[in-house]
Amino acid sequence: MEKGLYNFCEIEERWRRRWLEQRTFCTDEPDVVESSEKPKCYVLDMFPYPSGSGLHVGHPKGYIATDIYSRYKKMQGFHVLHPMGFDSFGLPAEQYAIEHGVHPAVITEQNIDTIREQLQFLGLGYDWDREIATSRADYYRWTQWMFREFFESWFDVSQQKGRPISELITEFDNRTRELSDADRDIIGLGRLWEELTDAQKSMVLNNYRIAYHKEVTVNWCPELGTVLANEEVTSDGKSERGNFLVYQRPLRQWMMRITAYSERLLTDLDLVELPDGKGGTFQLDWPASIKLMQRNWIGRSQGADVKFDVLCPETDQVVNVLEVYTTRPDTLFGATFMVVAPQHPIVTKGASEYLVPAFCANQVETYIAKTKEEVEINHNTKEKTGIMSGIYARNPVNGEQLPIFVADYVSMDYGSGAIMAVPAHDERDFEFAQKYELPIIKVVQAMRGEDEECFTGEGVSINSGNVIENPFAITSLSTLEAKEKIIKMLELYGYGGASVNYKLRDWIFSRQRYWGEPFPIAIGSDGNAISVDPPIVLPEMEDFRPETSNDPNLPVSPPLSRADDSWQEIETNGKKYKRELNVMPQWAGSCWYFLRFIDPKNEQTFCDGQKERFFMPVDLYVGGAEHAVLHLLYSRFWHKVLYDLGHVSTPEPFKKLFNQGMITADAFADSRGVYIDIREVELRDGEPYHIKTGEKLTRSSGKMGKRYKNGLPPEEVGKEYGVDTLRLYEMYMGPLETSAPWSMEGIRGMQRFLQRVWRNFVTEDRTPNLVDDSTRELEKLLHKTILKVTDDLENLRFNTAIAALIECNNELVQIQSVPRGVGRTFLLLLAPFAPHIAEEIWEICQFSEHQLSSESFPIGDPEKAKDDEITIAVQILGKMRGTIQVPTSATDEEVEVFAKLDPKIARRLEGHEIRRVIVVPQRLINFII
RNA sequence: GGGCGAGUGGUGAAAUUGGUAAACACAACGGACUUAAAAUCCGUCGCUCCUAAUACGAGCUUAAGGGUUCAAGUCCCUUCUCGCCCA
Repeated sequence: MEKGLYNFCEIEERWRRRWLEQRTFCTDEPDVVESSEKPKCYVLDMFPYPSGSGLHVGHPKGYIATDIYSRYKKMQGFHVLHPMGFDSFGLPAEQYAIEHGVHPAVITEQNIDTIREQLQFLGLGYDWDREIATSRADYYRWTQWMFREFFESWFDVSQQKGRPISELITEFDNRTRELSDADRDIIGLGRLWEELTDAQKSMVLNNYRIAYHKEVTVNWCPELGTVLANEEVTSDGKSERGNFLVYQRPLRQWMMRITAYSERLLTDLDLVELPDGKGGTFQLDWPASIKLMQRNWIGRSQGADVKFDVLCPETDQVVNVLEVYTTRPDTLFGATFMVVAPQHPIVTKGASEYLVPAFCANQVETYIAKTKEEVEINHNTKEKTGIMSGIYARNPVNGEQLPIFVADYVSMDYGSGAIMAVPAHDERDFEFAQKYELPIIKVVQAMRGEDEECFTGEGVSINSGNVIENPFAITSLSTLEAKEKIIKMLELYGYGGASVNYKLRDWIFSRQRYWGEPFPIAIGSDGNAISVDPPIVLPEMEDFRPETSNDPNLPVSPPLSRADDSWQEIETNGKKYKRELNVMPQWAGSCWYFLRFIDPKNEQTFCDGQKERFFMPVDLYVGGAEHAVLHLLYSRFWHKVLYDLGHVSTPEPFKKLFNQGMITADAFADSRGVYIDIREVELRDGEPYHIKTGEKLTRSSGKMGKRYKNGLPPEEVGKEYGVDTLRLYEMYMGPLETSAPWSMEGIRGMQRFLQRVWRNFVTEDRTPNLVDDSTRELEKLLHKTILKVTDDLENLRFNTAIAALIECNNELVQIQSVPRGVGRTFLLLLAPFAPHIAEEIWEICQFSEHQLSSESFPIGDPEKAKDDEITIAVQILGKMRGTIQVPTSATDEEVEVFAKLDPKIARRLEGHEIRRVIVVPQRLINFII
């Protein structure tokens, strides 16, 4: 390297090391600064999964953004917390470990080391003293502790709040609370709390707990040996990973009662006064699209519960009641049949409510058995099947007898597992009715035009009873009025009433894997679950693979069932228990990691309360939009439970949320469809060719990743162009929220910019190239730049901030030497974006005794940024006809005079009467002739 | 099918409440320096027309069409295309 040149490798290495050695970006404990009244700023990234292939240049986009923001806030005097950690439990590590024959704990820590190094290479100012990993025992003991808290609490519907389960027991004991109908359904009718055995009490309490267990139908993939989330199953019923068949199978699972929080999860999205735990309030500053997705996911709908009398097939006597939920009670007169799920008790042989008459019992049983074998398939693409159960129900509004069908398009997990079918106004019912030739009665008339066979919109009720004869009659009422009236009448006659339903379902919290948090739960010989003290450390196991098979009916045995008996069996109070053998899902650890960052080493509690109050809520949370629903919803739910139980001070964890766009990349494949590494591809006239073979390749664009061989490791780019250049380039590609394709072309521009900066400040002998005197013009430009950069930083508009810095530098290039004050300020503005070069020049120029990162961010002065003269656009009839220079202070009248004096304008105005003049101050003047 | 969002030069993109469309950068082209190349520096760069001319100037232009307004990339309506979410 020639002397005096911008040697970015050396510079970046030095500063990277110095920041780490001097702990420059480590955050002091709040009690140290609390008295100094420094405002806090908690900046958080969605922490990465430590994958074996490391990071590519697409990954750090969001991290660079938060680093710039954090450095800026730190310079502004905020007490910044900006930590990093690893979401290290989960399927990928386990799968990777299985493939390579290495224990996941070993491979995970290796991967973490690699990624930490990559992040440090990028000069990201994280506080590494606070690093956490969800798979380390000192972290997951607190995940287990929280699960135990959730298990030991219940949701009080009347208070809309989670409370300790001991308070519920007290209420039952004191008889201030009676058993509910649902409770009696479980343990049998007519019983009192104090008459129950411990096992029965435990069953009742399970019905209230926030973390509870339940037999649910799950997506079971025997060849992966685990349950899959709906998102992990493809639309043709195969597993996304491995493409294996997925079966519907009932399994006893741990569940989270997230549905209890539906209403609060919904309303808090828009609540303007969420308590911040410090006596103030805040509201969520989230992208509207994410809020909308959460709202849709929760899926609140307002409708009615309707009770249908079920008739005994032999006697026609009312023997039971079928309660259904509908969003369209106004279509009750159009109900022509009913449908129950195959698992519904009235068609389940042996259940006390079983009603199927003997003549069709065999067929029904056969059908139900068949649905159990069926592969889970997207309900809409699959042809609906069903069978008449032989049972009838009575429509409360007109006394019609409706046949009850069993069909698999109704699920027991939704509502009550039964629906009323209105084929004329519901597509699925329509399809079913057509197939089985069931009557279709039209009861809603569309307002205009639309005359579809199946009309699902709103309109006017028809064929819906005669007002004189039938109190339920709603004929000729609008949909809205019809709903209101029918709900009122249903209530009056005891056939139901208004009801709110949510699409959101309780969260299945068990995974039949090894690499996850063990549950702090033990199960007695009577099947009763009790919670036990964490930590429950994952046992060392030689063989941690899930048990796989191609038989969907084999009993499920998770890997932990092969752990030593000494781990599996425990004794408490003289009773023998067996540990829960499932583990928690990957989402668990990421629900609360931001709390642990605040106090990562605490051994007494998950996070000290005082510190929590100081740093929460998170001020800025940046991550990909792919977590718009699940992670963010789970995390909000988790936080609300902790809030109810008094463990955290805010009802919401993340104040401002920002979704960065992806960096995409072209991928190239040869004629066989094999992906070719982008380094082996050259472009000739815009067409891609294989460098070695010369073969013409096909180009496709999409995600950057190992699979497509189109990812570049950041080190590779950093070493060639410099880390500062890479950081600038990623931020300059476009707005942070937009996805953009990676290209090696634009990066040169950023390198040129930094080289020009270097040459401006530093001579060939590495001495400062500065002068003392500045000019009015430069000062003006400088203050304009400060104001622009500050405003853009606040709003995360890094691309335009960089453009302003380039513009400013382009002016500095024009002069021989940089004025000292201007240069000093310019470096401070540049520092958050390109910190290494800024620090180096700062040191060479000896702008202060400290290093740059401890300096204050410049404050722009709007007065100093003002121009003396401005350009005003002149329009005639709204068309641009020229520009004029006027003093900034010119009045509207003066502007008009100046404009008329302009020869070109004067020529055009000649001979015309000016009817009107519009002046927009500081911008334009428009003559209407 | 429903909901939301987007569409601007050869490219990535700017344009704060409706007020000079295309800032800044890439690529391309021309020039300086050089034996040469790289690097660097200077310049041109939306489209069409007029022209001997890169002068002077005219017209058009933000997916397409219409509307509101003195004025529309920005607001409203219709259509097309793409993206995301839900079904």
